[in-house]
Amino acid sequence: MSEITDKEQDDSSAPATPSAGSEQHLQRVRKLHELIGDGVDPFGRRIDGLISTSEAKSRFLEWEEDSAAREAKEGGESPPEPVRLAGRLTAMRLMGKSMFVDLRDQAGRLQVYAQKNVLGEERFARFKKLDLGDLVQVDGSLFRTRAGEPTLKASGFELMAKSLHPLPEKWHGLTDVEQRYRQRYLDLIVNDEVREVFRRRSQVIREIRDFLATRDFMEVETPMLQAIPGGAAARPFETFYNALNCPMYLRIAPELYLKRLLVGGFERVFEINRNFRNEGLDRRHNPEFTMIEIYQAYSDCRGMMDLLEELVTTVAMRVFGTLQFAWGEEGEKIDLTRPWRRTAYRDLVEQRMGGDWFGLDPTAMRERAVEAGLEVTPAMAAGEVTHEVYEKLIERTLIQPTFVTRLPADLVPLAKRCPDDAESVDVFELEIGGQEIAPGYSELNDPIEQRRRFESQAARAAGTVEEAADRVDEDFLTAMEYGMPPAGGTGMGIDRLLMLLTGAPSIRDVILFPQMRQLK
RNA sequence: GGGUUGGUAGCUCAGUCGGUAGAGCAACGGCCUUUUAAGCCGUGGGUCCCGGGUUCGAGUCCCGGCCAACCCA
Repeated sequence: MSEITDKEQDDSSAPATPSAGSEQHLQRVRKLHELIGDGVDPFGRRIDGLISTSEAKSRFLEWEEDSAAREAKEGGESPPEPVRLAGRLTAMRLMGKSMFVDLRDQAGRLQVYAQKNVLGEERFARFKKLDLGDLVQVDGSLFRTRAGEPTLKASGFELMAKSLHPLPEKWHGLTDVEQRYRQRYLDLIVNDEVREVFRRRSQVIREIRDFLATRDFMEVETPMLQAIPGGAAARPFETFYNALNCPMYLRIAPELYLKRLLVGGFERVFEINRNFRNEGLDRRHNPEFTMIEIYQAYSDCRGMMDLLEELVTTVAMRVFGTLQFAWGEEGEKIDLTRPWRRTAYRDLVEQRMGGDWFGLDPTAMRERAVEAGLEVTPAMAAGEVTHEVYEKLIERTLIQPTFVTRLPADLVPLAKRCPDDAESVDVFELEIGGQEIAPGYSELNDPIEQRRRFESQAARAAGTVEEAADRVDEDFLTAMEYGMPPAGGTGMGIDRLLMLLTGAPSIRDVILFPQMRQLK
């Protein structure tokens, strides 16, 4: 499929890129055929002995130092060793009998200088015919230009891949967000900051793995294709497994499988992978998102708070070298320095709504909530009004890292009760930058209580879109009946964390290929 | 689901009151052997998101639709 014929261009399906069929596209296709006619393979092959642009530069700087020292001692000089590079041409400055081009590879950019008297008439003419965006391999030695820039003087080159479409403009880059997401590869070619964000993302995930590995946590993979999608309250994606003739679901959480592993004797486990939720798309939500879930036997939610604090600060320091992160539009800063604030849900609500809040009858509660600017309906119970207060008035004010602890039991069905208060569960929600980054639990390990909660959840969900997500998972209950150790568990949205650390305003800016509506 | 804004050359953007569609970069041709948003001279390039309507005449006004961003639910 390496040749584009005129017939293929006439294909009436929607063009995959705006330049398809454009004047410049056709010119390049013509050029491609000329190359083939001249016996040149426009889509080269493996080359050995490559080094990166940054390696080439550092070797050159080393050579400069050495040769300065040698010159001082003995006089005379030896030329720098030739190097071989490959990358994409991202700028060309033609000057008649010579030309400068920018070559970009994964490590960075290096200027290449091509001269007619070095390459010879024919090869120089071929070099001039290269287009912006072509992938080339270049041989040569580095030197310093008049302006002082380390530059490769080309002694030879080969075309590695002809680029058939013009690149976006060099100065403004590609700014149209829609095209940036749909054709992320162009965004990556042209926008340095974008490359940087995804490099950071990769480092963050690597450091998380490293951090947990050194603390004896074992990374596992559990099913993403599940017959009973459990572990969270969310609408799943449905699919169908032909061989087993049954409906299947993409997982909404790995939780119930990780807990089976606690039963199985793996006492410290974690999984980093995708969850899928059949919900809307917005600045904070992508239907598939990356989550880390961590479970530690014989720990509890306080153990998880300590672990998360240490995990996030360690990763931030290692990848970004700081614990201060810009946040919001007014130059505010988020400070991740430990220890992080820990405060009870109830205390936050009382601070905002008055110390007598929980003594009020539901009518008085609703009145006070309306005074505070909330919309509440008479049907809302006290707990619902209180949670509305938390979500609308409190959560978004928690900019600095805060563990909100001791949540009302009816909000969180899968956790142990607080030993001193049957109304609250022993859990936390970690809030940073006004949004929830990670919940954590003292995991329920009583199979009888677990069954009761599952069944009441299932009854509540009957007939709703979440029904599938709330079927009772008998196999999981059986596992728990064998004895699951008490444990601390937590789950952190990696995408949300990255938004925070990179200052990205939208989750789409930290996901390489965010979900987009199919073009018609 | 509702509201607001946007969609014009490959890219970034102008386009006045409704009157033959513009610039910079990129492309093509010419000059140019240390440039770096290289420079100079010249040339080509448009389904103005799609479909209707109003009008002598629509990129522009009206209606419907598609896609996106932001805000709200």
